[in-house]
Amino acid sequence: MNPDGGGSSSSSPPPSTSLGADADAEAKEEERGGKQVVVVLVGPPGSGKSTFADAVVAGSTAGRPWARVCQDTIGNGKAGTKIQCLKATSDALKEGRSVLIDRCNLEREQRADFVKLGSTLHVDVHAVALDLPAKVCISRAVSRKGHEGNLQGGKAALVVNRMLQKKETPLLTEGFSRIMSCNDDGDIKKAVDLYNALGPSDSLPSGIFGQKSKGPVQVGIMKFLKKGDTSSVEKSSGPKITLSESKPGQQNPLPKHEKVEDGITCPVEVEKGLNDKNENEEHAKESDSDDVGSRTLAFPSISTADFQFDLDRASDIIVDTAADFLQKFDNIRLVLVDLSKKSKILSLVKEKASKKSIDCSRFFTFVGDITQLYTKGGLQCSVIANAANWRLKPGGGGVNAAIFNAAGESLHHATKKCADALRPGTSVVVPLPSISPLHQREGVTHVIHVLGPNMNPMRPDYLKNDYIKGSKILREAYNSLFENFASIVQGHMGKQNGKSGAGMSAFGGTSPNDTKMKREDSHGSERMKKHKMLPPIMTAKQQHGCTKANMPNYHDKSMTSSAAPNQARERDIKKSGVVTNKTWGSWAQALYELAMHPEKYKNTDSILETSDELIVLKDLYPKAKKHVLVISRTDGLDSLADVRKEHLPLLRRMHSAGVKWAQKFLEEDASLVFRLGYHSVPSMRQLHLHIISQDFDSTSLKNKKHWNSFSTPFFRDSVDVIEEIEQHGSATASSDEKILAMELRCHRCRSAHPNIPKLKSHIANCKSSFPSHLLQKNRLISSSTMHMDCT
DNA sequence: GTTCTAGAAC
DNA sequence: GTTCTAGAAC
Repeated sequence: MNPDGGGSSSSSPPPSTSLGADADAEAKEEERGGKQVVVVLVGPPGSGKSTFADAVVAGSTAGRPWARVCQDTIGNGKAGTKIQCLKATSDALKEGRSVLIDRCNLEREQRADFVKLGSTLHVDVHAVALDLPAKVCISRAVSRKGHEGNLQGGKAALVVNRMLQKKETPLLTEGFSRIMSCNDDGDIKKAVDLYNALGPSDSLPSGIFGQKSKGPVQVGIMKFLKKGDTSSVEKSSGPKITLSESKPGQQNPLPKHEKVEDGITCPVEVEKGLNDKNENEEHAKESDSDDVGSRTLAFPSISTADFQFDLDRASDIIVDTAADFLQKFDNIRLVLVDLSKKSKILSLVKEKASKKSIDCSRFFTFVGDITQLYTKGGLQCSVIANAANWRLKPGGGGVNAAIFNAAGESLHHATKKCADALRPGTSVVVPLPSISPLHQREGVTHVIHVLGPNMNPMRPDYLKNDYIKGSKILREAYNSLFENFASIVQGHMGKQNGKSGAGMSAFGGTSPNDTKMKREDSHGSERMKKHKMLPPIMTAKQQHGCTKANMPNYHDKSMTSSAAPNQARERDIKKSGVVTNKTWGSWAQALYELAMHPEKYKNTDSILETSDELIVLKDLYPKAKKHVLVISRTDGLDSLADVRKEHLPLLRRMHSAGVKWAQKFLEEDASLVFRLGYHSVPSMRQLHLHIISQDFDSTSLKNKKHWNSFSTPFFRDSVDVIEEIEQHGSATASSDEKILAMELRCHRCRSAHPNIPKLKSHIANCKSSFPSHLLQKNRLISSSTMHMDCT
């Protein structure tokens, strides 16, 4: 087969959306008796797209005709265009061939036209993302010779890095029926084999396969290189066909529930009405048959009703987050509940879940009262979610009032034990006491309060129709809810198996999220653990003995020796789970101790300045030539998560103190550039602002966490924190610790580097300008901005 | 937060 | 054999 065959079609019209074309395509499809497919390859130069496409075209053993449409070659020597590729794709499809789109397609917009074309011509559109480590792509792209697109040598590295920064992971919501992510050569071989073995009338299951991360930046390079990593991903990625299961010339054995109907591969069950009575009864029967109730979460839409979030967007987010979650965890069931049969959110979710072919035995909608699911609806579920208010108080109408009413006073008490307040985008697990009627009657063992975004001007935290922010918060809220639910289920399975952490079987054996589950579990059971994790109570002996320049020492247990940390500890316990849910180890108390008792440390030259409100301290382990901390002395203000509007004057003064010290350092060395900001989730207790020069020239900067805590969104610029609190009353501290495990990228040119030493040698010489967002709003302080007003 | 160290990567 | 990371302990 001509590898560039896709470019050879000539007379067919360019893609259009005329109805005539639709009918024609459908007729042709029927005539052919098969289902064509457009495979959109997604990957930077060097990721192996052409090799992939050639291997599929040349190795097809099952009789499916393929064409490769390659932008590098379609221009016959000149640079090819997307339009040319679209036309060639359209032509090849009309000739009855399936098509591989060999261009980078890293951004959603770049892919959209191909998806649209596929949909117009009624063919499945798949994405195959070649998510290889940046350094692999770079080294291939740099060293290759005679590349079709003439991208090789030194400029290739620059191009690959630049492209990867713009990468948007393909999503089902873009219109792909199937997305496959290949993280190494083994994955790629499997994918090639899969397409090679795809006969003319075969379809592949819909869904997402092998995807590890959704963010625009790949996770740590080293992680990609670990052996065995990909196999665990495969196991958890849902139904799939492997080469060993499919023989050339034979129909692929599709999973039982998969059936090709009207050109859409879809679980049959989803085709049924999900909201009718029969549907409810069917699920009710299922839940009687085993212990599925203990693995079921019933949740209301948390952003609509009183919160007035756009239903269409809300339903997209519910379906997306649920699909992601179900993909990660087997054997768990999610049920979206609403009182009304006419509920718009239920019908939207139902429709979108169906389109995404989500297994409807694991995610479905249910009409009924969330407080009477078992007694009135026959649906067993041990965990229900509450669309809570930020005060976590009963009342207010809607689901919140209904759940508090049905659960009785004990839920209120139990909630108060766990948390005082809830920030939008977060959730808190409350074990429901067995005396609660909701527990006794309905079998509900846990309530998860969750707070989504609010678009209702009459409610707190009104987002003024900022749907960018609102959608982000809503995703966080559902993710938090689902992950907390997973922790509960895992705890339950652990108990069933007679030992803690033994519940993995509930999730289908090994899972790419095993480590995540462990972490989530520890979070979920934090209340229980807290007591165990508390620093030891001090002895008289321990009350003395500060070391190291008379400074509070991170490793000295005496840091726990004053009464204050213990008081605060009680407060932590009271608030655990949400607003102040962090447990501070003994080593994390040093800044707190200093803030409360600076007089004890007055003989050290590490302290640059002390006032009633602030302390300015040289960081004991500076991560750059100049690195100081402005520490608040307010007791109870442990981190960004505790900051509220009333702290704004303090934050502004901390900022000013930081700017003042940056300016002093600039007088000594005008070449420095400073950034002022907070860590989203600090390791050390007591709110502190980092003032750090951007050379990062320090032997104390040793690992990925160090680097990423200053070079990713984990570092929140002081100006942004202040603005956010002015506008919304609190700061959104990204609690996503995955960000700290991301691959190492230069903070100036954003190039990727395989390890810390290599990164360091790069940043020592990188003269690129800083990313544009840092050049705005005085996020950087340098000799050129010195005389500007920085607040 | 750091230190220590096993074991993976090179 | 050396370098580097990541997780446990503190």
